[in-house]
Amino acid sequence: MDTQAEIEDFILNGHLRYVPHVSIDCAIFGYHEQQLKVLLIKHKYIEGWCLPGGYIKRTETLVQAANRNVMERTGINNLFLQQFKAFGDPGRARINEFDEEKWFRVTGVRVTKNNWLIDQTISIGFYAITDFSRSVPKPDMMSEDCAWFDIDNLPKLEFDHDEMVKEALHTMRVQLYHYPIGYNLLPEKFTLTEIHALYETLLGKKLDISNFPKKLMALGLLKKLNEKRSIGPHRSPHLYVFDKDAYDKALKEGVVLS
Amino acid sequence: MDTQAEIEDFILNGHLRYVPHVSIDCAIFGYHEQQLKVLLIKHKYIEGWCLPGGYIKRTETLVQAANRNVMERTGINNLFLQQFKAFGDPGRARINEFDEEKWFRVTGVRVTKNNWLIDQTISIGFYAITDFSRSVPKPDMMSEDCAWFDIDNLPKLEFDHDEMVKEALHTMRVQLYHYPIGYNLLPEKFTLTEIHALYETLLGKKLDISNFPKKLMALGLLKKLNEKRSIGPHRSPHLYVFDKDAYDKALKEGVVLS
DNA sequence: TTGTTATTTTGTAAAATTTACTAAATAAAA
DNA sequence: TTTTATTTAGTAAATTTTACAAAATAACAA
Repeated sequence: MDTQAEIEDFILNGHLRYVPHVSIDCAIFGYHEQQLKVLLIKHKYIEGWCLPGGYIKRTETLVQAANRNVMERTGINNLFLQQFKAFGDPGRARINEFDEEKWFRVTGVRVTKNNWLIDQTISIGFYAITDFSRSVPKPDMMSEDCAWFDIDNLPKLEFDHDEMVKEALHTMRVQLYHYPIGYNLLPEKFTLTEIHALYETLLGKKLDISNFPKKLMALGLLKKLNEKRSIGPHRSPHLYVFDKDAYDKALKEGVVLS
Repeated sequence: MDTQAEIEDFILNGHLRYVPHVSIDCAIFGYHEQQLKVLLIKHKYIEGWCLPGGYIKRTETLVQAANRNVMERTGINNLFLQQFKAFGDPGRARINEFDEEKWFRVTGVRVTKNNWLIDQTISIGFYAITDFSRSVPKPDMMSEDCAWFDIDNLPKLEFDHDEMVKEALHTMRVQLYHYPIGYNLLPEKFTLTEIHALYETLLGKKLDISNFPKKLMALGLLKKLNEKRSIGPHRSPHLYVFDKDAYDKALKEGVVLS
Protein backbone atom coordinates (compact mmCIF):
# COMPACT_ATOMS: atom_id res chain seq x y z
CA MET A 1 0.00 0.00 0.00
CA ASP A 2 2.01 2.95 -1.14
CA THR A 3 1.14 4.29 -4.56
CA GLN A 4 -1.33 7.13 -4.89
CA ALA A 5 -3.71 4.84 -6.76
CA GLU A 6 -3.69 2.38 -3.90
CA ILE A 7 -4.29 5.10 -1.32
CA GLU A 8 -7.16 6.48 -3.32
CA ASP A 9 -8.67 3.02 -3.73
CA PHE A 10 -8.36 2.37 -0.01
CA ILE A 11 -10.09 5.59 0.89
CA LEU A 12 -12.86 5.36 -1.67
CA ASN A 13 -13.48 1.59 -1.85
CA GLY A 14 -11.91 0.22 1.32
CA HIS A 15 -15.30 -0.50 2.87
CA LEU A 16 -15.75 -3.28 0.31
CA ARG A 17 -12.64 -5.12 1.43
CA TYR A 18 -12.51 -4.14 5.10
CA VAL A 19 -15.11 -4.24 7.86
CA PRO A 20 -16.11 -0.62 8.52
CA HIS A 21 -16.51 0.78 12.04
CA VAL A 22 -14.06 -1.73 13.51
CA SER A 23 -10.32 -1.42 13.79
CA ILE A 24 -7.52 -3.06 15.66
CA ASP A 25 -4.78 -1.31 17.59
CA CYS A 26 -1.57 -3.04 18.58
CA ALA A 27 0.62 -2.36 21.58
CA ILE A 28 3.82 -3.91 20.27
CA PHE A 29 6.28 -4.34 23.12
CA GLY A 30 9.93 -4.55 22.18
CA TYR A 31 12.59 -6.16 24.34
CA HIS A 32 16.35 -6.14 24.01
CA GLU A 33 19.09 -6.28 26.60
CA GLN A 34 16.96 -5.30 29.55
CA GLN A 35 15.16 -2.51 27.76
CA LEU A 36 11.41 -2.45 27.20
CA LYS A 37 9.97 -0.30 24.46
CA VAL A 38 6.70 0.31 22.65
CA LEU A 39 6.29 0.93 18.93
CA LEU A 40 4.47 4.15 18.08
CA ILE A 41 3.51 5.79 14.84
CA LYS A 42 2.96 9.38 13.89
CA HIS A 43 -0.02 9.95 11.60
CA LYS A 44 0.30 12.52 8.88
CA TYR A 45 -3.18 13.69 9.70
CA ILE A 46 -2.75 13.85 13.47
CA GLU A 47 -0.39 15.90 15.64
CA GLY A 48 0.91 13.38 18.18
CA TRP A 49 1.92 9.77 18.44
CA CYS A 50 -0.36 6.79 18.67
CA LEU A 51 -0.39 3.01 18.56
CA PRO A 52 -0.16 1.32 15.17
CA GLY A 53 -3.43 -0.10 13.96
CA GLY A 54 -5.59 -0.78 10.98
CA TYR A 55 -8.74 -2.33 9.63
CA ILE A 56 -9.83 -5.93 9.42
CA LYS A 57 -10.16 -7.54 6.01
CA ARG A 58 -13.50 -9.18 5.45
CA THR A 59 -11.73 -12.45 4.74
CA GLU A 60 -9.42 -12.65 7.74
CA THR A 61 -9.75 -13.48 11.42
CA LEU A 62 -9.06 -10.92 14.13
CA VAL A 63 -5.75 -12.57 14.98
CA GLN A 64 -4.73 -12.60 11.33
CA ALA A 65 -5.52 -8.90 11.08
CA ALA A 66 -3.44 -8.15 14.15
CA ASN A 67 -0.61 -10.34 12.93
CA ARG A 68 -0.64 -8.67 9.52
CA ASN A 69 -0.49 -5.29 11.19
CA VAL A 70 2.37 -6.26 13.47
CA MET A 71 4.20 -7.81 10.51
CA GLU A 72 3.80 -4.68 8.40
CA ARG A 73 5.14 -2.41 11.15
CA THR A 74 8.00 -4.58 12.42
CA GLY A 75 8.81 -6.94 9.55
CA ILE A 76 8.53 -9.86 11.97
CA ASN A 77 6.00 -12.64 11.76
CA ASN A 78 4.37 -14.95 14.25
CA LEU A 79 4.99 -13.08 17.45
CA PHE A 80 3.34 -13.80 20.77
CA LEU A 81 0.04 -12.02 20.19
CA GLN A 82 -2.94 -11.61 22.48
CA GLN A 83 -6.23 -9.79 22.34
CA PHE A 84 -6.68 -7.79 25.52
CA LYS A 85 -9.71 -5.50 25.28
CA ALA A 86 -12.15 -3.75 22.96
CA PHE A 87 -12.47 0.04 23.17
CA GLY A 88 -15.60 1.72 21.92
CA ASP A 89 -16.64 4.66 24.02
CA PRO A 90 -18.22 7.40 21.91
CA GLY A 91 -15.86 10.29 21.30
CA ARG A 92 -12.73 8.15 21.50
CA ALA A 93 -11.92 8.82 17.84
CA ARG A 94 -12.74 12.55 17.73
CA ILE A 95 -14.48 12.30 14.35
CA ASN A 96 -16.05 15.70 14.94
CA GLU A 97 -12.71 17.30 14.22
CA PHE A 98 -12.84 16.10 10.60
CA ASP A 99 -11.07 18.61 8.32
CA GLU A 100 -11.65 18.02 4.63
CA GLU A 101 -8.83 20.32 3.51
CA LYS A 102 -6.29 18.66 5.74
CA TRP A 103 -7.27 15.22 4.48
CA PHE A 104 -6.78 16.48 0.92
CA ARG A 105 -3.34 17.94 1.70
CA VAL A 106 -2.25 14.69 3.36
CA THR A 107 -3.75 12.08 1.07
CA GLY A 108 -4.34 13.92 -2.18
CA VAL A 109 -7.88 12.59 -2.14
CA ARG A 110 -11.12 14.55 -1.70
CA VAL A 111 -12.72 12.91 1.31
CA THR A 112 -16.30 13.74 2.19
CA LYS A 113 -17.82 13.51 5.62
CA ASN A 114 -19.84 10.44 4.66
CA ASN A 115 -16.69 8.49 3.77
CA TRP A 116 -16.43 5.13 5.54
CA LEU A 117 -13.29 6.24 7.37
CA ILE A 118 -15.04 9.24 8.95
CA ASP A 119 -17.33 7.48 11.37
CA GLN A 120 -17.44 6.08 14.86
CA THR A 121 -15.01 3.19 15.22
CA ILE A 122 -14.70 0.48 17.82
CA SER A 123 -11.18 -0.79 18.23
CA ILE A 124 -9.99 -4.17 19.40
CA GLY A 125 -6.69 -4.02 21.28
CA PHE A 126 -3.95 -6.59 20.81
CA TYR A 127 -0.53 -6.70 22.32
CA ALA A 128 2.56 -8.40 20.95
CA ILE A 129 6.12 -8.89 22.13
CA THR A 130 9.18 -8.84 19.90
CA ASP A 131 12.90 -8.23 19.94
CA PHE A 132 13.17 -4.58 18.91
CA SER A 133 16.76 -4.98 17.75
CA ARG A 134 15.63 -7.33 14.98
CA SER A 135 12.73 -5.20 13.82
CA VAL A 136 12.63 -2.63 11.05
CA PRO A 137 9.92 -0.14 12.02
CA LYS A 138 7.99 0.96 8.98
CA PRO A 139 5.26 3.63 8.89
CA ASP A 140 2.00 2.82 7.13
CA MET A 141 0.60 4.85 4.26
CA MET A 142 -1.19 7.21 6.61
CA SER A 143 1.80 7.90 8.87
CA GLU A 144 5.10 9.68 8.53
CA ASP A 145 7.09 8.05 11.29
CA CYS A 146 7.29 4.79 13.23
CA ALA A 147 9.69 4.36 16.14
CA TRP A 148 10.41 2.63 19.42
CA PHE A 149 9.82 4.54 22.66
CA ASP A 150 11.06 3.63 26.07
CA ILE A 151 8.17 2.25 28.14
CA ASP A 152 8.69 4.70 30.98
CA ASN A 153 9.31 7.66 28.76
CA LEU A 154 6.29 7.70 26.47
CA PRO A 155 4.88 10.89 25.02
CA LYS A 156 1.23 11.71 25.64
CA LEU A 157 -0.63 9.59 23.11
CA GLU A 158 -3.61 10.53 20.95
CA PHE A 159 -7.18 9.31 21.44
CA ASP A 160 -7.56 6.69 24.17
CA HIS A 161 -4.18 5.13 23.40
CA ASP A 162 -2.70 6.03 26.78
CA GLU A 163 -5.32 3.84 28.36
CA MET A 164 -4.70 1.15 25.76
CA VAL A 165 -1.01 0.99 26.61
CA LYS A 166 -1.80 0.85 30.30
CA GLU A 167 -4.29 -1.99 29.82
CA ALA A 168 -2.00 -3.84 27.43
CA LEU A 169 0.92 -3.63 29.83
CA HIS A 170 -1.24 -4.80 32.69
CA THR A 171 -2.62 -7.76 30.73
CA MET A 172 0.83 -8.67 29.46
CA ARG A 173 2.26 -8.69 32.96
CA VAL A 174 -0.55 -10.85 34.29
CA GLN A 175 -0.27 -13.25 31.35
CA LEU A 176 3.49 -13.60 31.76
CA TYR A 177 2.67 -15.89 34.66
CA HIS A 178 0.38 -18.03 32.53
CA TYR A 179 2.08 -18.33 29.17
CA PRO A 180 5.64 -19.29 28.24
CA ILE A 181 7.64 -16.38 26.89
CA GLY A 182 11.10 -15.99 25.44
CA TYR A 183 10.87 -17.54 22.01
CA ASN A 184 12.10 -14.95 19.47
CA LEU A 185 13.10 -12.68 22.35
CA LEU A 186 16.29 -14.50 23.33
CA PRO A 187 19.07 -16.01 21.28
CA GLU A 188 18.49 -19.60 20.17
CA LYS A 189 20.77 -20.67 23.02
CA PHE A 190 20.58 -18.58 26.17
CA THR A 191 21.62 -18.58 29.81
CA LEU A 192 19.41 -18.60 32.88
CA THR A 193 20.65 -15.11 33.62
CA GLU A 194 19.40 -13.90 30.26
CA ILE A 195 15.89 -15.28 30.63
CA HIS A 196 15.85 -14.02 34.21
CA ALA A 197 16.64 -10.51 32.98
CA LEU A 198 13.92 -10.82 30.33
CA TYR A 199 11.28 -11.54 32.96
CA GLU A 200 12.55 -8.77 35.24
CA THR A 201 12.35 -6.23 32.47
CA LEU A 202 8.94 -7.25 31.15
CA LEU A 203 7.48 -7.36 34.65
CA GLY A 204 9.24 -4.18 35.69
CA LYS A 205 10.36 -5.61 39.00
CA LYS A 206 13.14 -7.59 40.65
CA LEU A 207 12.94 -11.36 40.84
CA ASP A 208 15.18 -13.23 43.27
CA ILE A 209 18.33 -14.17 41.38
CA SER A 210 18.71 -17.50 43.10
CA ASN A 211 15.13 -18.75 43.26
CA PHE A 212 13.69 -17.54 39.99
CA PRO A 213 15.83 -19.72 37.69
CA LYS A 214 14.77 -22.74 39.74
CA LYS A 215 11.11 -21.87 39.19
CA LEU A 216 11.74 -21.49 35.49
CA MET A 217 13.41 -24.88 35.38
CA ALA A 218 10.55 -26.44 37.32
CA LEU A 219 8.20 -25.53 34.47
CA GLY A 220 9.99 -28.08 32.28
CA LEU A 221 10.16 -25.76 29.27
CA LEU A 222 13.94 -25.55 29.13
CA LYS A 223 16.51 -28.09 27.98
CA LYS A 224 19.97 -27.81 29.48
CA LEU A 225 22.72 -28.13 26.88
CA ASN A 226 26.18 -29.57 27.35
CA GLU A 227 27.64 -26.20 26.40
CA LYS A 228 28.73 -23.14 28.26
CA ARG A 229 29.28 -19.57 27.27
CA SER A 230 32.50 -17.70 27.96
CA ILE A 231 31.85 -14.49 29.84
CA GLY A 232 35.31 -13.30 30.80
CA PRO A 233 36.92 -13.99 34.17
CA HIS A 234 33.79 -15.57 35.65
CA ARG A 235 32.20 -18.92 35.97
CA SER A 236 30.79 -19.89 32.57
CA PRO A 237 27.02 -20.26 32.64
CA HIS A 238 25.28 -23.21 31.04
CA LEU A 239 23.35 -22.71 27.83
CA TYR A 240 19.70 -23.66 27.48
CA VAL A 241 17.20 -23.99 24.65
CA PHE A 242 13.43 -24.16 24.74
CA ASP A 243 11.89 -27.61 24.50
CA LYS A 244 9.69 -26.76 21.50
CA ASP A 245 7.08 -29.45 22.22
CA ALA A 246 6.69 -28.51 25.87
CA TYR A 247 6.70 -24.83 24.92
CA ASP A 248 3.93 -25.20 22.33
CA LYS A 249 1.92 -27.33 24.72
CA ALA A 250 2.29 -24.67 27.40
CA LEU A 251 1.17 -21.99 24.92
CA LYS A 252 -2.05 -23.93 24.36
CA GLU A 253 -2.77 -25.17 27.84
CA GLY A 254 -1.17 -22.48 29.96
CA VAL A 255 1.35 -22.68 32.76
CA VAL A 256 1.54 -21.45 36.31
CA LEU A 257 4.55 -19.46 37.40
CA SER A 258 4.59 -18.13 40.93
CA MET B 1 -39.12 -1.73 20.99
CA ASP B 2 -42.26 -3.65 20.16
CA THR B 3 -44.62 -1.95 17.77
CA GLN B 4 -44.42 -2.68 14.06
CA ALA B 5 -43.43 0.92 13.41
CA GLU B 6 -40.51 0.63 15.79
CA ILE B 7 -39.35 -2.64 14.25
CA GLU B 8 -39.52 -1.14 10.79
CA ASP B 9 -37.63 1.94 11.91
CA PHE B 10 -34.95 -0.21 13.54
CA ILE B 11 -34.45 -2.28 10.41
CA LEU B 12 -34.50 0.61 7.95
CA ASN B 13 -32.86 3.41 9.95
CA GLY B 14 -31.07 1.66 12.80
CA HIS B 15 -27.66 2.34 11.27
CA LEU B 16 -28.17 6.01 12.12
CA ARG B 17 -28.60 5.33 15.83
CA TYR B 18 -26.45 2.21 16.22
CA VAL B 19 -22.88 1.42 15.16
CA PRO B 20 -23.15 -1.00 12.24
CA HIS B 21 -20.93 -4.10 11.95
CA VAL B 22 -20.45 -4.33 15.70
CA SER B 23 -22.64 -6.11 18.21
CA ILE B 24 -22.43 -7.31 21.76
CA ASP B 25 -23.37 -10.74 23.04
CA CYS B 26 -23.98 -11.44 26.70
CA ALA B 27 -23.45 -14.67 28.57
CA ILE B 28 -25.74 -13.99 31.51
CA PHE B 29 -25.08 -16.51 34.26
CA GLY B 30 -27.86 -17.10 36.73
CA TYR B 31 -27.37 -18.48 40.22
CA HIS B 32 -29.89 -19.64 42.76
CA GLU B 33 -29.72 -22.31 45.46
CA GLN B 34 -26.69 -24.11 44.09
CA GLN B 35 -27.87 -24.06 40.52
CA LEU B 36 -26.01 -22.34 37.69
CA LYS B 37 -27.84 -21.41 34.53
CA VAL B 38 -27.36 -19.38 31.35
CA LEU B 39 -29.95 -17.19 29.70
CA LEU B 40 -30.64 -18.06 26.05
CA ILE B 41 -32.94 -16.63 23.45
CA LYS B 42 -34.61 -18.15 20.44
CA HIS B 43 -34.62 -15.89 17.38
CA LYS B 44 -37.68 -15.87 15.20
CA TYR B 45 -35.41 -15.91 12.19
CA ILE B 46 -33.08 -18.68 13.35
CA GLU B 47 -33.73 -22.32 14.22
CA GLY B 48 -31.79 -22.85 17.46
CA TRP B 49 -30.92 -21.01 20.63
CA CYS B 50 -28.25 -18.36 21.07
CA LEU B 51 -26.93 -15.83 23.53
CA PRO B 52 -28.83 -12.57 23.91
CA GLY B 53 -27.17 -9.64 22.26
CA GLY B 54 -27.70 -6.41 20.40
CA TYR B 55 -26.20 -3.36 18.87
CA ILE B 56 -24.36 -0.46 20.41
CA LYS B 57 -25.96 2.97 20.37
CA ARG B 58 -23.72 5.65 18.94
CA THR B 59 -24.10 7.60 22.16
CA GLU B 60 -23.31 4.90 24.72
CA THR B 61 -20.21 3.13 25.97
CA LEU B 62 -19.67 -0.58 25.48
CA VAL B 63 -20.47 -1.29 29.10
CA GLN B 64 -23.64 0.78 28.90
CA ALA B 65 -24.70 -1.18 25.83
CA ALA B 66 -24.07 -4.47 27.60
CA ASN B 67 -25.85 -3.29 30.72
CA ARG B 68 -28.85 -2.12 28.70
CA ASN B 69 -29.01 -5.48 27.01
CA VAL B 70 -28.79 -7.41 30.27
CA MET B 71 -31.42 -5.14 31.80
CA GLU B 72 -33.80 -5.65 28.88
CA ARG B 73 -33.49 -9.44 29.05
CA THR B 74 -33.57 -9.92 32.84
CA GLY B 75 -35.20 -6.78 34.20
CA ILE B 76 -32.26 -6.37 36.58
CA ASN B 77 -29.86 -3.47 36.58
CA ASN B 78 -26.27 -3.01 37.61
CA LEU B 79 -25.07 -6.58 37.65
CA PHE B 80 -21.47 -7.68 37.84
CA LEU B 81 -20.52 -7.22 34.19
CA GLN B 82 -17.24 -7.89 32.43
CA GLN B 83 -16.02 -7.77 28.86
CA PHE B 84 -14.23 -11.01 28.05
CA LYS B 85 -13.39 -11.24 24.34
CA ALA B 86 -14.21 -9.96 20.86
CA PHE B 87 -15.25 -12.46 18.19
CA GLY B 88 -14.84 -11.57 14.55
CA ASP B 89 -13.84 -14.50 12.41
CA PRO B 90 -15.39 -14.32 8.93
CA GLY B 91 -18.30 -16.67 8.53
CA ARG B 92 -19.27 -16.57 12.19
CA ALA B 93 -22.61 -14.88 11.37
CA ARG B 94 -23.55 -16.94 8.28
CA ILE B 95 -24.78 -13.90 6.38
CA ASN B 96 -24.70 -15.91 3.16
CA GLU B 97 -27.83 -17.74 4.29
CA PHE B 98 -29.84 -14.50 4.06
CA ASP B 99 -33.42 -15.29 3.05
CA GLU B 100 -35.49 -12.26 2.08
CA GLU B 101 -38.83 -14.07 2.25
CA LYS B 102 -38.17 -15.41 5.70
CA TRP B 103 -37.20 -11.97 6.96
CA PHE B 104 -40.46 -10.62 5.57
CA ARG B 105 -42.51 -13.37 7.20
CA VAL B 106 -40.83 -12.75 10.52
CA THR B 107 -40.57 -8.96 10.62
CA GLY B 108 -43.18 -7.82 8.14
CA VAL B 109 -40.51 -5.65 6.55
CA ARG B 110 -38.98 -6.01 3.10
CA VAL B 111 -35.27 -6.34 3.83
CA THR B 112 -32.80 -6.16 0.99
CA LYS B 113 -29.38 -7.71 0.96
CA ASN B 114 -27.69 -4.32 1.32
CA ASN B 115 -29.50 -3.62 4.60
CA TRP B 116 -27.17 -2.69 7.45
CA LEU B 117 -28.18 -5.78 9.42
CA ILE B 118 -27.14 -8.14 6.61
CA ASP B 119 -23.38 -7.73 6.79
CA GLN B 120 -20.34 -9.08 8.53
CA THR B 121 -20.49 -8.33 12.25
CA ILE B 122 -17.86 -8.39 14.94
CA SER B 123 -19.22 -9.14 18.36
CA ILE B 124 -17.88 -8.13 21.73
CA GLY B 125 -18.60 -10.67 24.44
CA PHE B 126 -19.65 -9.69 27.95
CA TYR B 127 -20.63 -11.90 30.83
CA ALA B 128 -22.85 -11.03 33.77
CA ILE B 129 -24.00 -12.82 36.90
CA THR B 130 -27.45 -12.51 38.42
CA ASP B 131 -29.90 -14.34 40.65
CA PHE B 132 -32.14 -16.14 38.15
CA SER B 133 -35.00 -16.43 40.63
CA ARG B 134 -35.37 -12.65 40.68
CA SER B 135 -35.22 -12.19 36.92
CA VAL B 136 -38.05 -12.00 34.45
CA PRO B 137 -36.64 -13.28 31.14
CA LYS B 138 -38.02 -11.27 28.26
CA PRO B 139 -37.41 -11.94 24.54
CA ASP B 140 -36.35 -9.04 22.34
CA MET B 141 -38.28 -7.92 19.29
CA MET B 142 -36.42 -10.39 17.07
CA SER B 143 -36.87 -13.44 19.29
CA GLU B 144 -39.78 -15.59 20.34
CA ASP B 145 -38.44 -17.09 23.55
CA CYS B 146 -36.00 -16.33 26.33
CA ALA B 147 -35.25 -18.85 29.07
CA TRP B 148 -32.73 -20.14 31.59
CA PHE B 149 -30.79 -23.31 30.78
CA ASP B 150 -28.82 -25.46 33.14
CA ILE B 151 -25.11 -24.84 32.55
CA ASP B 152 -24.29 -28.49 32.01
CA ASN B 153 -27.31 -29.21 29.91
CA LEU B 154 -27.14 -26.58 27.18
CA PRO B 155 -28.48 -27.19 23.71
CA LYS B 156 -26.12 -26.78 20.76
CA LEU B 157 -26.00 -23.03 20.18
CA GLU B 158 -26.07 -21.13 16.91
CA PHE B 159 -23.09 -19.33 15.31
CA ASP B 160 -19.98 -19.28 17.51
CA HIS B 161 -21.99 -19.00 20.72
CA ASP B 162 -20.85 -22.38 22.06
CA GLU B 163 -17.32 -21.00 22.07
CA MET B 164 -18.56 -17.75 23.61
CA VAL B 165 -20.15 -19.57 26.54
CA LYS B 166 -17.00 -21.63 27.03
CA GLU B 167 -14.79 -18.54 27.03
CA ALA B 168 -17.19 -16.59 29.24
CA LEU B 169 -17.34 -19.40 31.77
CA HIS B 170 -13.57 -19.72 31.79
CA THR B 171 -13.04 -15.98 32.25
CA MET B 172 -15.72 -15.83 34.94
CA ARG B 173 -14.09 -18.64 36.88
CA VAL B 174 -10.66 -17.04 36.70
CA GLN B 175 -12.03 -13.65 37.71
CA LEU B 176 -13.91 -15.10 40.69
CA TYR B 177 -10.53 -15.22 42.39
CA HIS B 178 -9.85 -11.55 41.62
CA TYR B 179 -13.15 -9.77 42.15
CA PRO B 180 -15.62 -9.87 45.03
CA ILE B 181 -18.86 -11.63 44.16
CA GLY B 182 -22.12 -12.23 45.94
CA TYR B 183 -23.82 -8.87 45.90
CA ASN B 184 -27.31 -9.35 44.39
CA LEU B 185 -26.71 -13.11 44.35
CA LEU B 186 -27.30 -13.73 48.04
CA PRO B 187 -29.92 -12.43 50.46
CA GLU B 188 -29.02 -9.13 52.13
CA LYS B 189 -28.02 -11.14 55.20
CA PHE B 190 -26.46 -14.52 54.50
CA THR B 191 -24.53 -17.29 56.22
CA LEU B 192 -21.01 -18.46 55.49
CA THR B 193 -22.48 -21.73 54.25
CA GLU B 194 -24.54 -19.86 51.68
CA ILE B 195 -21.65 -17.89 50.23
CA HIS B 196 -19.54 -21.04 50.31
CA ALA B 197 -22.17 -22.83 48.22
CA LEU B 198 -22.27 -19.88 45.82
CA TYR B 199 -18.56 -20.16 45.13
CA GLU B 200 -18.70 -23.93 44.78
CA THR B 201 -21.48 -23.71 42.24
CA LEU B 202 -19.97 -20.91 40.17
CA LEU B 203 -16.57 -22.59 40.14
CA GLY B 204 -18.05 -26.02 39.55
CA LYS B 205 -15.89 -27.66 42.16
CA LYS B 206 -15.70 -28.50 45.86
CA LEU B 207 -14.08 -26.06 48.27
CA ASP B 208 -13.04 -27.24 51.72
CA ILE B 209 -15.96 -26.55 54.07
CA SER B 210 -13.72 -25.64 56.98
CA ASN B 211 -10.99 -23.59 55.30
CA PHE B 212 -12.89 -21.70 52.63
CA PRO B 213 -15.00 -19.55 54.99
CA LYS B 214 -11.78 -18.53 56.74
CA LYS B 215 -10.30 -17.38 53.46
CA LEU B 216 -13.44 -15.41 52.69
CA MET B 217 -13.27 -13.75 56.09
CA ALA B 218 -9.61 -12.95 55.59
CA LEU B 219 -10.53 -10.79 52.60
CA GLY B 220 -12.25 -8.37 54.95
CA LEU B 221 -15.31 -7.96 52.76
CA LEU B 222 -17.78 -9.39 55.25
CA LYS B 223 -19.25 -7.95 58.42
CA LYS B 224 -20.42 -10.38 61.07
CA LEU B 225 -23.80 -9.49 62.50
CA ASN B 226 -25.09 -10.11 65.99
CA GLU B 227 -27.86 -12.23 64.55
CA LYS B 228 -28.31 -15.88 63.81
CA ARG B 229 -30.65 -17.82 61.59
CA SER B 230 -32.77 -20.68 62.80
CA ILE B 231 -32.21 -23.83 60.76
CA GLY B 232 -34.00 -26.52 62.70
CA PRO B 233 -32.32 -28.85 65.18
CA HIS B 234 -28.79 -27.60 64.37
CA ARG B 235 -26.40 -25.00 65.53
CA SER B 236 -27.66 -21.63 64.27
CA PRO B 237 -25.22 -20.01 61.86
CA HIS B 238 -24.22 -16.38 62.16
CA LEU B 239 -25.48 -13.90 59.61
CA TYR B 240 -23.16 -11.68 57.60
CA VAL B 241 -23.50 -8.71 55.30
CA PHE B 242 -21.07 -7.26 52.81
CA ASP B 243 -19.03 -4.28 53.93
CA LYS B 244 -20.12 -2.02 51.06
CA ASP B 245 -17.06 0.22 51.20
CA ALA B 246 -14.58 -2.66 51.26
CA TYR B 247 -16.61 -4.44 48.57
CA ASP B 248 -16.58 -1.48 46.19
CA LYS B 249 -12.90 -0.90 46.84
CA ALA B 250 -12.21 -4.56 46.02
CA LEU B 251 -14.25 -4.26 42.82
CA LYS B 252 -11.99 -1.43 41.71
CA GLU B 253 -8.66 -2.64 42.94
CA GLY B 254 -9.13 -6.38 42.84
CA VAL B 255 -8.60 -9.01 45.48
CA VAL B 256 -6.66 -12.24 45.70
CA LEU B 257 -8.44 -15.37 46.80
CA SER B 258 -6.49 -18.60 46.83
C1' DT C 1 -34.58 -31.73 81.91
C1' DT C 2 -31.63 -34.46 79.26
C1' DG C 3 -29.85 -36.86 75.49
C1' DT C 4 -29.70 -36.94 70.22
C1' DT C 5 -28.45 -35.06 66.02
C1' DA C 6 -26.69 -32.39 62.15
C1' DT C 7 -24.46 -28.45 61.29
C1' DT C 8 -21.44 -24.48 62.28
C1' DT C 9 -17.19 -22.97 63.90
C1' DT C 10 -12.70 -23.04 66.03
C1' DG C 11 -8.33 -25.05 66.53
C1' DT C 12 -4.18 -27.21 65.17
C1' DA C 13 -0.76 -30.33 63.31
C1' DA C 14 1.17 -31.79 59.05
C1' DA C 15 2.44 -30.82 54.48
C1' DA C 16 3.80 -27.99 50.95
C1' DT C 17 5.56 -23.94 49.15
C1' DT C 18 8.04 -19.71 49.14
C1' DT C 19 11.65 -16.80 50.67
C1' DA C 20 16.02 -15.48 52.32
C1' DC C 21 20.42 -16.38 52.72
C1' DT C 22 24.98 -18.99 52.50
C1' DA C 23 28.50 -20.94 50.30
C1' DA C 24 30.61 -23.79 46.82
C1' DA C 25 31.92 -24.06 41.94
C1' DT C 26 33.93 -22.00 38.26
C1' DA C 27 36.76 -19.73 34.47
C1' DA C 28 39.56 -16.04 32.73
C1' DA C 29 42.89 -12.81 33.72
C1' DA C 30 46.49 -10.87 36.57
C1' DT D 1 48.49 -19.53 41.83
C1' DT D 2 45.62 -15.95 43.25
C1' DT D 3 41.98 -12.82 42.39
C1' DT D 4 37.45 -11.78 40.98
C1' DA D 5 32.66 -11.72 39.64
C1' DT D 6 29.28 -14.63 38.48
C1' DT D 7 26.70 -18.97 38.34
C1' DT D 8 24.61 -22.47 40.80
C1' DA D 9 23.49 -25.69 44.50
C1' DG D 10 21.99 -26.08 49.04
C1' DT D 11 19.35 -25.26 53.13
C1' DA D 12 17.03 -23.24 57.02
C1' DA D 13 13.38 -20.15 58.18
C1' DA D 14 9.05 -18.29 57.26
C1' DT D 15 4.76 -18.55 55.38
C1' DT D 16 0.82 -20.58 53.40
C1' DT D 17 -2.14 -24.32 52.44
C1' DT D 18 -4.38 -28.50 53.52
C1' DA D 19 -6.35 -31.99 56.22
C1' DC D 20 -8.42 -33.33 60.04
C1' DA D 21 -10.33 -33.26 64.82
C1' DA D 22 -13.17 -31.55 68.07
C1' DA D 23 -15.94 -28.16 70.42
C1' DA D 24 -20.15 -25.33 70.20
C1' DT D 25 -24.74 -25.10 69.33
C1' DA D 26 -29.94 -25.23 68.82
C1' DA D 27 -34.18 -27.70 68.04
C1' DC D 28 -36.42 -31.67 68.94
C1' DA D 29 -37.75 -35.96 71.17
C1' DA D 30 -37.94 -38.74 75.10
